[in-house]
This record gives sequence, structure tokens and C-alpha cells, in this order.
Amino acid sequence: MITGEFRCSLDEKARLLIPARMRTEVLGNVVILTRGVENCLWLFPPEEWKIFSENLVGSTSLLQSQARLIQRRLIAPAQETEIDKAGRIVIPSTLREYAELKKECLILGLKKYMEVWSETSYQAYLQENEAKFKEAAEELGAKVSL
Amino acid sequence: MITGEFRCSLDEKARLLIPARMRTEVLGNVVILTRGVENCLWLFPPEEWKIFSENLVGSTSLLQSQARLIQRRLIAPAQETEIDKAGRIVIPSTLREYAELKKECLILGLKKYMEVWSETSYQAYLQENEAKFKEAAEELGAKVSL
DNA sequence: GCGGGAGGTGGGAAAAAGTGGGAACAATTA
DNA sequence: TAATTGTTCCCACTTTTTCCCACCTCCCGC
Repeated sequence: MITGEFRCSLDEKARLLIPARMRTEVLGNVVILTRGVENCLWLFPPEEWKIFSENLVGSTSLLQSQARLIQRRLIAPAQETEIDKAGRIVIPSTLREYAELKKECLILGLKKYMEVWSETSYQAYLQENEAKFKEAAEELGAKVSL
Repeated sequence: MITGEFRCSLDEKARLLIPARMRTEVLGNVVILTRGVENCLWLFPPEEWKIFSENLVGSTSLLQSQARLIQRRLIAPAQETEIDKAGRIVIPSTLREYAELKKECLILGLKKYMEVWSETSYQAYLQENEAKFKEAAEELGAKVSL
């Protein structure tokens, strides 16, 4: 999958356009949408979702509360969604509300999956975390020479 | 890659001319553009980006907040861009806004990669950090004989 | 000083991507 | 059952992007 930040818009019918550049990377016309960590949605191509979810389920037991929590939080909300002829997907209302998506959205490509953010939440997230990011980068720089 | 500071301009179609001197150093006609640290964009030749990003992604999990932060801040914004026949690249709007690029830009050559700054931000950055630079130089001088 | 070439700039036109909304169909409620 | 609301599919329009070409200007050799 490609990386990149792309602006995209959600219309009144709750359809989100996947930018053409990212669309070409999704084999087939189906993606899995779920709640992400932080205020965003995660969007996986089916193969990647299979790997991720099976790993997650495989390494946890439903007899443990933490495992149940993780499963409810990440696995349960997952829905398969079809990409229409114009390259859009319909965002289910529970997920739309979770990520507080308005008209202005942002899609992030992260190699194995994508994230969908409301533009305002994403800017807020980046601003709040810029200091942490610089610290993390310093630390990383001390370990690895990049 | 060559070093040097070059003034260059961004036109109304968001195309940035890579000075001919630097262009010759980029094998092939593709570069990777991403958010840098501080107010600038980073511009890597594909091979260098591969090394850098793989080092970065290699040992991280999307279930950890620091890893997500670094991926969102450095990996997600990265886009492959082609150099056109006239030696220009198109700067994606999210990146252009991040670095506050206006017509007057500056490209810095830094051996392994390049940086793109708005001329005004760069001047401000240098002025603000001159004192810190002198300190850093003292410290380094104590360790290494240069 | 003049001609030629390389580097740099701008903009037109075709193609591609994105947007909105109508109509048909399904579902839900009174 | 009729009326209303919500979905889905499709089409037409608009905007953006891409590709290409023409021209400008500066520098160098003659």
C-alpha cells in the first residue's frame, strides 16, 4: 500500500471518496473498516485484515478481560465495505460518529493499512503530540544512526 | 547527493523546480517527499528513503502509541513524486501547507537527502537557533578534535 | 555584440478525478 | 396498504491534474 496524506470529503450521503492513488493499491473492491486507536478509523485491504485480526485473536483468550476488551474494541466494529464505481465507500454511522467525521476528512496511507481522520481532529492530534514526537525522534536518533 | 543552498520558486500550480545541479544527483526521476522535523519538507532519493523508512518501521507495532506517532508523522505523509521534463515536482497540498511554502523557497542539499523550506521560515529558524548552534558546536568540539 | 544552448517559467488543452443529485428500489411505520 | 424515509446505482457535470510546448533569459564562446 502506498503512503501519503490525502484530503478527501464525505458527502451528505456519508460517502467517502478514496483518492485514486490509494484505490489502485487496494486489490479488489472491498475494504474492512474498523475503529482505530485515537480518534480515527482503520481501513484494511482484506488480506491485511486477515493477518492482523487472526494474529490478534490468536494471541488472546476470551477468558481474559483485557483480551475481551481488545476484541470488542478492534474486532467487533469491523465491517466489510464495497468501493463503488466512483471510488467511494459508505461509512457506517457508528463509525462516522466515533471518528467525528465531518465533510473535511483526511486519509493517511501507512503501507499496510489506511487511517481516516476528521481534518480538525488530526491537526489537533499532531499539534498535541509534536513535543512527544520530537522526544521520540531524539531517542531513536540516539539508538540508531539515521 | 550534492550540498548547497539554492533559492527556487513554487508556481501557482504548486510545482517546485529542483535546480539542475541537484537534479543530476538524483538517479532516476522519482523522489520521496515527506514532512520533516521543524518547518520543512524532506526529500529523499528512493534508495535512501527505503533504508530510512525500513529502519524506522522495522521494529514497531501499531498497537503502541509512540510507534503510531512516528508513523503518522514521518511515514504517512511520504509520497513518491515524479520529476517532470522541466525538472519540477508537484508539492501535495497538505505538505505545502505544513511547511508554509510560498513562492520563495529554499532547497538545502544534505548529502543523503534534501530539505525544502520557505525562505522566511528558514531565516527565522537560523536566527532563533544561532545561540544553540554555538553551544552545540562547543560541546562537540570538546569531544572530537575538528 | 551576436548566436546558441542550457536552465527556468508559464500556460493551454486533453485526460482523469471528484462531486452531486435523480430515480429506482428497499425498508419502515402508521 | 399507503406514505415516508433511507439506500443504492448510475449518470452528467465540474474541477483538478497532467502533459506538452513555446518562450524567456542568462551565460558562454566566437
